[in-house]
This record gives sequence, C-alpha cells and structure tokens, in this order.
Amino acid sequence: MPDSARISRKSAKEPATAAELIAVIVAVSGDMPRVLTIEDAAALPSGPFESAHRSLQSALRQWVEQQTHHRLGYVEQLYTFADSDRTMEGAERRVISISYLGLTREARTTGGNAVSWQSWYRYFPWEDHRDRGAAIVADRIAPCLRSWVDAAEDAVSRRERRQRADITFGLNGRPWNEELVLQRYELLYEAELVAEASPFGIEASMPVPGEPMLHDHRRILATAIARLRAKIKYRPVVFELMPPRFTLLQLQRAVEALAGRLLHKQNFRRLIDQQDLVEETGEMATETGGRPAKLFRFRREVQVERAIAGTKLPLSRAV
Amino acid sequence: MPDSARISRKSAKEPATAAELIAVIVAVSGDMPRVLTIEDAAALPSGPFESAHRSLQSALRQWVEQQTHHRLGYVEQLYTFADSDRTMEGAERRVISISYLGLTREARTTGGNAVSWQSWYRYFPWEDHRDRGAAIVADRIAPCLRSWVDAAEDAVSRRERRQRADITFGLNGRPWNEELVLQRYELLYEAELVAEASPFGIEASMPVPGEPMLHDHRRILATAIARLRAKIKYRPVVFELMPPRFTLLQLQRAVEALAGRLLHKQNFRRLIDQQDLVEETGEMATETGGRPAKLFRFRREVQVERAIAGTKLPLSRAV
DNA sequence: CCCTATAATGCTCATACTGAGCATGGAGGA
DNA sequence: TCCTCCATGCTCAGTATGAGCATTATAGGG
Repeated sequence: MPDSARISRKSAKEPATAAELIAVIVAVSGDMPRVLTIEDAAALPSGPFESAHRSLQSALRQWVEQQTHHRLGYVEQLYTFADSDRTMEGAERRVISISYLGLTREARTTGGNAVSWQSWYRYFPWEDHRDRGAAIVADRIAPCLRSWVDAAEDAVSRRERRQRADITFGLNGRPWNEELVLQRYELLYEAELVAEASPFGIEASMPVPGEPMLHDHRRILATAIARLRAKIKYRPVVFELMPPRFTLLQLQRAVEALAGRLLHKQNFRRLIDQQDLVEETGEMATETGGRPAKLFRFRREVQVERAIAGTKLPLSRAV
Repeated sequence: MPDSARISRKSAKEPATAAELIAVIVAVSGDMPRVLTIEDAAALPSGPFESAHRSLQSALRQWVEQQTHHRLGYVEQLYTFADSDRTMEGAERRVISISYLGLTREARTTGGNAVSWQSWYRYFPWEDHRDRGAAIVADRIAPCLRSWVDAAEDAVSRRERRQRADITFGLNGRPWNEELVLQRYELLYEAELVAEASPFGIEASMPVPGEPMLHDHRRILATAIARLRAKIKYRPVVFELMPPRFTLLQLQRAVEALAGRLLHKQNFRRLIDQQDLVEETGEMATETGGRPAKLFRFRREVQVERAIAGTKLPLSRAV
C-alpha cells in the first residue's frame, strides 16, 4: 500500500490497542423496556474482545446467550468509539469500544454479580412520554434549559441555543420527537445538567432527574434507544421482544413502551394487519379485563419479503 | 467489573489487536458518483489508527483533508469488522477495521501514488439504473441467478433462493429497490458470481460485469452506497456534494447519480421547495442548453431545523 | 425570421396514507 | 341491570405522492 494512502506516516511500532465490546441488551416486560445492567445498575455489560472469537457479533451472541439463557433474536452494531478520554488511566494502550444492541425475549433473572434488568427510563425519565415524561420536561428540564440559553455569550449563540433546545425537547409549540434521545442527552451533557458532565464526580443535587451510569454508558444507552425507536418504524423488530403469542394490545403496549409515547389504537391495528405482519392463532385471551382478544403470532415469513418496507408507527398527539 | 459480566473469562494476556481505518470518500462529478481509490482503483484508502489521534473521526478528517485539499463536509461511521478472515496472514495480531463514509465537494486530482477518483458503477455496473443497469440485471445477472436457484438442494431452499433473488434484484414483477446494494452484492458473493468469492484468485471470466477490489473493499463500498442512498431520502446530505450555487436540474442529476435511477422532474422540484431546502441567489444559469435556469444555494439553516424531517426522493418508474 | 430541440416552470388529478374520532360488540363485576 | 374495560369495524378529512399535460424561454440551424 502506498505511503500516501495511509492515514498516518508513523509506521514503526504502533502502540497496541485493546478492543472491548459493550452490549445494550433490551427486553420488554411489565410495560417497561428493560436493559441488562451490571455493577448495581450503574453500567452496561462489557468485556474484552479476544482472538478466540470468530467475529465481533458471534462473541457477543455467545456471551449473552450464556448469560440470559435466551436466544438473542436480533443483534445490531451501534457505534465504535476510540476517543482519547476513553483511554484507561495510566495505561499506554488505546481502548476501542464497539457497542452493540441486542434484543431478547424475557427479562428472566440472570443471577449473581449485581446483574439486573432495569427500566431504561430509570436513566432517562424524561423520555417516557406515556405519562410523566412530558411533565418532567416542562417542570424540571425546560427551566434549566432556559438558564442555559440565557447564559450564552452573545445574541447569536443565544438564538442557536434556544432553537436547539426547542427542537430537541419539543418546546415552544414544536412537536416532541421520540427519536432524538441522543441529541437530548448530549444537550443536557453540554449544559452540565447530567451527573456525568460534572468533573468532580457525581453530584447529589442534579436538577434534572435520571440515574447516571459509569463511564459513557448512558450515552451508549441513549444511542441504542434512539436506534431502536427509529427501527421499529420500518422494520418488524418488535416481535423479537414479544412472546410467541400475544394480543394486539400487548403488541401495542410493547411498541409504546419502546417509543415512550401512546399510540392510536385503531390506527395501530390497521397498520399491523395492512402489512400482514401477524396471523391469528385461533385462540382467545380472556384475561384482558374486557372483551376477550384474539391471540396472534408473528409471521416469520415477512422478514424475508418485507426486507425493506416495514412497520410504521401510527402516532398520535394524545390518547 | 464482575467476572460474569465479561464477555470472556480468559483475562490473562490478551493478544494485542490493531485498528485500521478504511475510508469511502464520495464526490459527484460529470453525472457520476465518484469514490477515492488507491492501488490503481483496486482498493479504498486505509491506514492504521494510532494513539496520536484524538478520535477516530478526527484521524479520518485530518488525513482526508490533507489528501484531497477539500473540507470533508459530512462524515459518518459505517461499520466495524473483526472477522477472523481479516486477520493478517501469519500475524498473531487481530485487525479491527473501522470503515467510514465521507462526503466532499470536488473530485480534484490528488496526485501521485495511484490515487484516483472512480465512478462507483465501475464496481457495481448493475446498480446504475439510469441507463444500462437494468439491462445488465436482465441479461447478465438474472440468468446466473436462475442457475443458482436451480442448483439448490431441495424444493424449499430453491423457493427461498428464488424469493431472495426476486426481491433483491427486482425480478418477476418486483420493483427495483436501489437501497439493497449490500444485499445484492452479498447474494452475488454467495452465488460465487463475483471475483472476490472465488478462492483461487481473480478469475478473468466472471459472468457478471464489475471490477473487483482487494480484500473486502467492494463489500465496504456497497455498504457505503446503500447507506448514502438511504440517507439522501431523509437528510439533506446531497448538498455536501454540490457546488455553492447550482440549478435544480444539477441537483436532480446529482441525486439521480447517487440513487442510480431517474426522478420525475416536476415532483423533484415540488419536494425541494416544499421543504425550503434552497433559496434563489438571484442569478441565472444560461448554459443550460435550453431555457435559462435560476441558480440556488443550500439554506444551511435547515440543517438545524430539519434535524429530522428531511428530503425524500420522488421516484418514478421511468422518465 | 421561422422552426426545432432542450429545458424550466406551472398546474391538475387520482390514489394512498395518516391522524382522529364515532359506534358497536362482548365479557366480568358492582 | 348497569357500568367499565377492551376489542373491533368504519368513516372522514387533510396531505403526500406518482404521473402527466401545457406553457414559457433560450440557442442554433436553415
């Protein structure tokens, strides 16, 4: 390879780098999206990538299935980081972190070592607009953002800050966009409204609610949530999180849990069966609390056919 | 970190890994999407990632700008590979390849070392459905795929193969989907219709046209094309590839070059100005070959506003 | 100067999709 | 029996989208 084609000319002894995998494993239970955590809910599971593994994805799969005793239905690479602030302190080795999103079915306890499933809204309470999320934005976050806007140097940057805050958090008449999870977290980070952003360790008195995580794991989780919220709109991935048989309302509740917002029931049903995503099992669910509902199963065939088209969410302002 | 949280238990001396960046740098000129290549058009530019760099992205930016003397308008991470077949032969080190997509403005010659800009259809002639692409699929590829379908073991897998071929290549009445670039390449690879798939080196007599590349660079390029084709539909990224002032037809031609298909002119214009993506400069272009056209410039402001909504392509069966 | 090719631009139309809401059916509990 | 909670069926208006017709504006050739 010609020298000019190389990203850097220093070709002699490059200091070794280490590769690390970070997994965001998602399940849905009890109307809540859950994420697998370690360190008493303060970190995402991670570990070194070793040459014994065939590939990144197989390493992740193998490990997660061993941990959760569940098949990982869907795995997707999220992002690779190598920022210098991620270098292990004192070590001369550079760490490259490769993050993955994985979907699995049940949130069964995995046992031991402070491993647990947590609602992802524990870390991002403002993202749950099914109920109190909107209030948190309005009461707790918006005031802080206004201060941040006013603290800008000049009128121009004040204007830019205001516009950015309005768009990402849906203020001043702008609509809430559930996909902007990462942008919102990054704004809060820049405005030093999240604990990770304060240089002197975790402050007890953060004005904005939401548990922090170690390292930049909360940012990675935000990336995963954003990706998943976007994906469910055009790919039938929700079904990876559903039991084999389910009612349409259960399906809707799962989507709502992920999207963090309520959907229009009739339109949701229309969309689902327009796309032939499910088929009736012939059975009925009687414990619905109302009229019994038909049970459905996912038509696995569509994963091939519908390689592209996919699901869209029928959103609604309110319900 | 608890042991159970690690991806693998072997914690002793992990063999070092090396990180490599691979760049897909895209520009548009002469109604063709161009990609920066090295090794006499046989490979994508790549190089080691070293600890001197602040981050992956800054390393890439720095290097590309130095090479092309152009500002990299848009940079996006594509994918990270670490498959064992990517290990350098004979070396005990594992190589992790991180690929990036970058957009830049002009395809000026970079000088020296077999660096050149190539139309990406040189590697994927069947992807250019503005003219001969559809014919290549029908005349050269479809017959091979039929053989591949018939070569399947049993009726079930034959059926699966047929369906897969029909969907990805738009056969038997299915519509052509320009986003399935990677799926198409992978199908051709599996069917051993591309040179990279034949184990005994590059064959001269491949039934399907299209230049191969070294290593898995053609696959990476396919990933980049697919990503970009999807992106231009909902994000105003085309403008990164346009000169400061342009006519609407020039803009349309650029989009068509990327998408590999022709667009309905009136609908394209409707979409562009519905979204307020551009503003008139007041000047006119007279060398259009017909009636003079207004010159426009991109409204940079929308990149903030339109953080999400974005452009959609008005497609058309034919023009 | 007229004619033709090539574009730019303006408008219309049918269809599909989408957000919303009304109405009715069926089961269990007070 | 009435009430509540859901399941399910259907309607309606606004908007987006794929297509195509018509008109306007230059350049170049006869």
